[in-house]
Amino acid sequence: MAIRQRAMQAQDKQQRHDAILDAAARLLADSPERIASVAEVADEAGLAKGTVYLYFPGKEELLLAVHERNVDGFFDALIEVLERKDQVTIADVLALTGRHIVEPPLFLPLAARCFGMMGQGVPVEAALAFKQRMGERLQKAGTGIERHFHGLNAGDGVALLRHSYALIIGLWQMSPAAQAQHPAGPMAGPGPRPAFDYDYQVELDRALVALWDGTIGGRSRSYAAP
Amino acid sequence: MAIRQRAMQAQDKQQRHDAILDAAARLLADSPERIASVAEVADEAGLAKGTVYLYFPGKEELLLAVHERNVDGFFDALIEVLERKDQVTIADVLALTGRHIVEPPLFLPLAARCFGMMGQGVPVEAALAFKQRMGERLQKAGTGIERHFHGLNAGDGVALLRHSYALIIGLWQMSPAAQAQHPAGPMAGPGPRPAFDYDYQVELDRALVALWDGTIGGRSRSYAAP
Amino acid sequence: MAIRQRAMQAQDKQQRHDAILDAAARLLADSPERIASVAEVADEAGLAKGTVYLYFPGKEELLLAVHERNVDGFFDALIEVLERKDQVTIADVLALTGRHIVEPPLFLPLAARCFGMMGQGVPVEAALAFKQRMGERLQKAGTGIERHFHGLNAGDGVALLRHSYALIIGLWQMSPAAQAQHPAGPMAGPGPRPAFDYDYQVELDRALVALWDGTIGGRSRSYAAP
Amino acid sequence: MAIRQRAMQAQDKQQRHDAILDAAARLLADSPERIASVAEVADEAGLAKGTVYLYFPGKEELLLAVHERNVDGFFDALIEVLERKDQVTIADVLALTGRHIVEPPLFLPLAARCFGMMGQGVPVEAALAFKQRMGERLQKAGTGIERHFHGLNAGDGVALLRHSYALIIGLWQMSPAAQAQHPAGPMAGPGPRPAFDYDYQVELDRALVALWDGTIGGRSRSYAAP
DNA sequence: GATGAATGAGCTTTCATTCAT
DNA sequence: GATGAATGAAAGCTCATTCAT
Repeated sequence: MAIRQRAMQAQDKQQRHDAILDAAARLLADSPERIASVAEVADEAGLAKGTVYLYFPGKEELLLAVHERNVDGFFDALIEVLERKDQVTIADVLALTGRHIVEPPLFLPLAARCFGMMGQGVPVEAALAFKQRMGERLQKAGTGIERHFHGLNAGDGVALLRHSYALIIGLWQMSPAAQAQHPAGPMAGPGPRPAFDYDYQVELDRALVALWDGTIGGRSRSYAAP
Repeated sequence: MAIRQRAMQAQDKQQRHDAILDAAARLLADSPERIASVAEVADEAGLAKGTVYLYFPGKEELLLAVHERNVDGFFDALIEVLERKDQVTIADVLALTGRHIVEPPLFLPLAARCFGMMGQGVPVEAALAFKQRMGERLQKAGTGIERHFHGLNAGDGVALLRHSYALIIGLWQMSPAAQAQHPAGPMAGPGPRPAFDYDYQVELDRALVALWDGTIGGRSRSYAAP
Repeated sequence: MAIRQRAMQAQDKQQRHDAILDAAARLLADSPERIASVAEVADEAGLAKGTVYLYFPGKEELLLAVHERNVDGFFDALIEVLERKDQVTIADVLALTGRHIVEPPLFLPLAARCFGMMGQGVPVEAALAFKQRMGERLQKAGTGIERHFHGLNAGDGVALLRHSYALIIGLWQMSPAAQAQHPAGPMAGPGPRPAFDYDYQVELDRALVALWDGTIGGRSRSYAAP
Repeated sequence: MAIRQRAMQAQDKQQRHDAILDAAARLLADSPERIASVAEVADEAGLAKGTVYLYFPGKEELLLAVHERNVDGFFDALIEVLERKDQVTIADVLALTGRHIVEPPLFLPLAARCFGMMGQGVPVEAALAFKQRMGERLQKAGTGIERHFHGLNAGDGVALLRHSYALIIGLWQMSPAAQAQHPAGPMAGPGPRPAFDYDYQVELDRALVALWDGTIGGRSRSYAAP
């Protein structure tokens, strides 16, 4: 209905593949409370429903692909920093987390949804393949972490990243930000709800610092200086 | 096929309410990979579908109620220990976590689902009410934590519990245990997937210790001895 | 949207069950060239789509049920005649065939479709169950045939009926009547097509007489006289 | 991945046309329970999807063409025998039937499907053209039959062949062989289903003999000897 | 002539919820 | 209070066919 050209070259195909991912991402970001239908995604991309299925085996795989792209962005940046800088500190990691995970409106809602899907809808194969690929990135970044933060044994870097990621996701799910917005705004309602009404970013930083501190500092105290 | 009577006393009502929760819990525990339909729950409880709606406003609220009962169990135990014992240690908390959260087959899958639902299906009102009630319990337990682990400022106990809970849920969602089981078993497939293939309980203990260590120990070192 | 009452009694349910069958039959008879969607059937019955699924496990089973009702009508009549009359002749059988199979506009198109479905869409269980039930009727009628037409060995009656049925269906499928009607009428087109352009009823009678003649007459010659 | 060249000579075209038919035939024979998609046929032929449409107006016509080739093979053989031999007997016809129709795994499933299609999918024009061509062959073979089996009036030969064909197809559709195979095998299930569980080849021979006997023998008794 | 990317109509089925009985 | 028949929106996916390249 709308598309300009046929994607005949491999490069065009990649472009279209990405265009579909973009469309899905846009829709997800625009209304995080619902999950767009394939028809909507196709429409947003200016394509027909069937075309989406030329580029992705199914809907779940499409969502997973959007998520994977997000995660890749974070890991690429993290690995890049770990390789480029002489000294990487917790502050650096927090900064990366903020820029790539917390700030983009899409990352966290989608991550939560993807974890939810893993348990039900996603074809096992797709889930395993995803974890496989993520695992490799995690491995690489984890090794880099171990180089920068002394006192970690082999495998501790990966574990620390894993724990951090779990904390990021878990904390977000509990946060008010994860809530579908009330028409009257998120703060509507009678009284204060102190125990759950926190600022996600602030809280996350506290928790991550504690986790890293407990993992690294408790053993070597060496992360702040050589 | 069990009840089929009218519940006219308040006490009968409570009983039936609980019977529905029990039925839902049983179904959820029996097949954690899928989410039972209302018809199934009613059937399992020996009631008609419509009856469920006399006791719960909707399906999501029913699930949330099951979850809340689970969470209550944990908090009741935690608060009880905090009040009864002179010295509560991390080990005590880990033990409670294992007994009430990790071991029951129902808790974690349901918790994950509930968090997922919060973002989409649950009426905002129900979600807020749930968080309100949880917040109160959290508050109470958090204050108890602050009494036992010195060096915590006001609010730190609640935050620590919150972070712990986030870690528990997040780590579980990433774990192989959360995965729908492959016919050939979860370990089937060509190569090792070390970065994601971990034992949940072991990993969780490590992460929690690090988190508590980083929160408490880094400040006062006092949690292990008076 | 349209229905009067709820079917609460078993008897009401049977009625509604039949009403759906009727609706499907009507649709099938009205336009034999296409196969109505479940939505259309429901609409024709004045019910919602979902309601159809309360009475039939699926679409194929619904069609099969319509067909079975048709076949039942024929067999019931045949068995009744075989039991009531002293002398049953081929002419009687042909008359029954005409009245129950050839004349109703629905029978043959549906039968053809059902045989087609057996090879692809129908759940094997449903197909077997159908054949089981038909087999019993066939058995009973076949035994009756053997009583009336001497010289048949045990099993020959069933076989003869089977062959007859095959002839009825096969001949119909080849006949012009099975053709979707051309806008300009079935006879449109340039020249005569003598080899396929025959009158189904006449042709069928000839073929059945030959078949029965060859089966019975060749052995006993006794069917024509006491 | 076989051809991929341009076919510019009439001869090349015929070759490619046949290659497509071959591919379709192979696919149909390999899995008679399902009907291959155009994409699969093209793939099997080593061509692109669009190319199939250069040689056939549509999918139905393609299937019909495969079927027609099959039928042609039978009629060619029959006509050849009728012209070559001095004496053709029923046994000869049965032998031809077995060799060309019953034994090839493709013939009967496809024939059944084509008859099914006639009633729904095939463009009327294609169906009529097919019948026209078949009619000519039938005419020729029918006349030959009349020469060999005395006592047949003009037109009886064609009718007999038509009836035979109807019997062949109809009986096959009812037979267990037409059934999609149950995982546990076609004979799985509790009890016997005697009325439908027969051997197709044996049954067909009986029925054909009876039909021919009733058509020919009943009039002249002359088919076995001059 | 050949290709294969794009199309989009079409269909079954599920299930939370309602409400007549 | 309890029942369960009825509802109907919602959505993913296939595949024959077209047509730009």
